[in-house]
Amino acid sequence: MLTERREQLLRFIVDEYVRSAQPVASSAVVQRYGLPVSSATIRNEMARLEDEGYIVQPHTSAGRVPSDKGYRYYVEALMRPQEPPAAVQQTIRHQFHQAAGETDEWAQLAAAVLAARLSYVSVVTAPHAAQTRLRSLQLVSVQDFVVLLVLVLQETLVLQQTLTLDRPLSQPELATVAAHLNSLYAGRTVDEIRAMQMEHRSFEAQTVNAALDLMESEEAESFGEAYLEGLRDMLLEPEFAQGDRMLALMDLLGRSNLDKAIPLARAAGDRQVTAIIGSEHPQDAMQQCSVVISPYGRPSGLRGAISVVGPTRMHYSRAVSMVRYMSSIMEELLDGYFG
Amino acid sequence: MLTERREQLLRFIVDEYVRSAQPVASSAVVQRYGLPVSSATIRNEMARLEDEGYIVQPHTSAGRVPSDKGYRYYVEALMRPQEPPAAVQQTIRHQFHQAAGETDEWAQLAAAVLAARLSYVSVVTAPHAAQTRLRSLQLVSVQDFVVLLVLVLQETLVLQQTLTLDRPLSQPELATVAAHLNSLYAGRTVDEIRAMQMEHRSFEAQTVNAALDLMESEEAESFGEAYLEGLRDMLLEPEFAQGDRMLALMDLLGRSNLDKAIPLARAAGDRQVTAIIGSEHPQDAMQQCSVVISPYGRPSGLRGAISVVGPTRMHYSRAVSMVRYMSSIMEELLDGYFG
DNA sequence: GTTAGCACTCTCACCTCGCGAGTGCTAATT
DNA sequence: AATTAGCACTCGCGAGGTGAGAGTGCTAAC
Repeated sequence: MLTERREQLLRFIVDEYVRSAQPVASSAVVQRYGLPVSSATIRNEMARLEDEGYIVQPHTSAGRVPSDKGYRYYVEALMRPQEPPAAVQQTIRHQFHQAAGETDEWAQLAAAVLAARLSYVSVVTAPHAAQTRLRSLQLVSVQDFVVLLVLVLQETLVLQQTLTLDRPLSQPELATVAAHLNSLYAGRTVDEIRAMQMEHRSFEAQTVNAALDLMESEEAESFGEAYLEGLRDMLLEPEFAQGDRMLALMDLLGRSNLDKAIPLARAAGDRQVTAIIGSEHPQDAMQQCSVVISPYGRPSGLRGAISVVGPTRMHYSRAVSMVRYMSSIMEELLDGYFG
Repeated sequence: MLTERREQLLRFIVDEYVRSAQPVASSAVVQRYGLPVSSATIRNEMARLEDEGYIVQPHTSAGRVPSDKGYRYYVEALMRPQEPPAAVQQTIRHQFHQAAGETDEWAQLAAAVLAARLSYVSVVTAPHAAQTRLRSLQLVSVQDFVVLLVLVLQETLVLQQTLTLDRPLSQPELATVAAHLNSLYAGRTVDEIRAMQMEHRSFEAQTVNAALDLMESEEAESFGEAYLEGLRDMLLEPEFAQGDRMLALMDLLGRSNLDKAIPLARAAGDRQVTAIIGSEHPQDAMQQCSVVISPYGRPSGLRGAISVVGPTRMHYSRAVSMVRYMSSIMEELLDGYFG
């Protein structure tokens, strides 16, 4: 446990370092925060904080920089994230009001808003249901031997695929097939459909199989489409000024290993906003970064994750409060449309 | 017009510089290409080429580097792009065969293949029709007061939007409405639908208006969804090693001004693969880059563009031949499905 | 417990200098 | 007239050196 004064000091150091990106010197703290003690006193206290591992010195003649342990303490005990100001809330709500269309759009918008407000990378996954349920399907003739299968799943998700026919079918014929299949399968899950499915080699069977494949591959995803925004702004942060740092970051956030960089699956468990700070992250390459992540949704229904990736020198309280707020917005929207 | 020998020399210089990214010295040319003359002769010739603006010296004691004019001459008169080898064609065809689903997927795959083969950034726009035509629409009940409108347009394009109702409607009721609207409007363009539309305040009118809005905003796009791949590989090229170069490039290729960076609209006119080299590009920020771009599709129907963005020090013959080949693949696919 | 004073350390920006690469020119050669 | 050997010249680049400045830890006095 830290003394009151040392807590204060740690808070100042974190705040100041987040602000300036420069190691903070004893005299700088005294000046900027108008403390009633001398820099020598601060130096003594800093030495103690360093002994206990909360701050480190990049080199002998430099100021102090918070360690991951220091940030952790700050996040746990020192910061007080507050709701975004009313004006900001208003603006954001307005933005969402305009794009009342579609769940994927909400996620993309949430990512854009987060990135714009924080200037870090944000990743938001679209709402995704653990179990897919067919709402309806439609068959649309494209050409003599080509048909477009359109699937609407439970939660507004629309999938499509073209099918190739053995013999031409007219649109009315297709409509009949679709109507029949809808009457049989609408409202059912993959398992239910598979159980009911009769074995015969017809166009109907082909359609059902294609539909099942689509639904299954959708279920196999552990989360919905992920939207990433703000990479550009984040690259302006001084920690990524060198080319190789940039590259490392881009690799990390490249489509293929986004889920490694951001433990989206993990977040689905906890209900709270969580911070993963530097070396706490399992991925080596992420140890210069912190992640603030929150799940959203209802355990039973549509769920997703909202996250922010920034340098460890992150403005944690702002990040946490914004992530928390966006998460509440997404839940409101979901409740409104699917409550 | 250049003498035979100077053409040869220019070709060597371009090839060598593309390969090594280093200014090429007179002696290097003699050695590597086993010329029967001395480096002094080459130096004389180089001086002439420099006088005429085909090559430049970064500084006094360095070798020569092709100028944009030099690249232009190379592209125009010296290189001989050949079809990709049969084995490569086979592989690529195979990849497309597997993903026989959907036009957007073709475009994304084409971008991925191009980027992987060339290690430059590739941008491919999905096939897009100048005029949209409704194929069918569907209304799916989501909740008491929420309905999902699904639009299938002429060319396999599926759009969706949620509508909010004044009073609850059951799925059968919705189906009736949809059937009625389909019988009226299926196969028609925006203008035709607008002309036919009766003025009354009903759910039908609301649906038609939403559909028209969606179709119009789709028509307003000058090209389909653009898929960008290979940014990471391109950032490994030495010209982008510095952080600021990277940033400039990323800004350029950021979603918002992709169409400025890559004159996609322009390409729709020409039928051929076109190269835009460095300073030929109107955008200042693109002057370190070259673009190889080709339209694809049929003038009347679905069209798109395939492009590669690389450093001016680009392997032009490979780029041109790959872009040309991918363009032919896309056209084949389109003809196959929509011919 | 606090603080003034001071010696100490380390980084950073700046400079210099020599090396190596590559050229252009000149004069000799074919 | 074209080619070439020889050579002086230019310039970038990295290695080393230096001084200023920043910030600390320590000591001794308060």
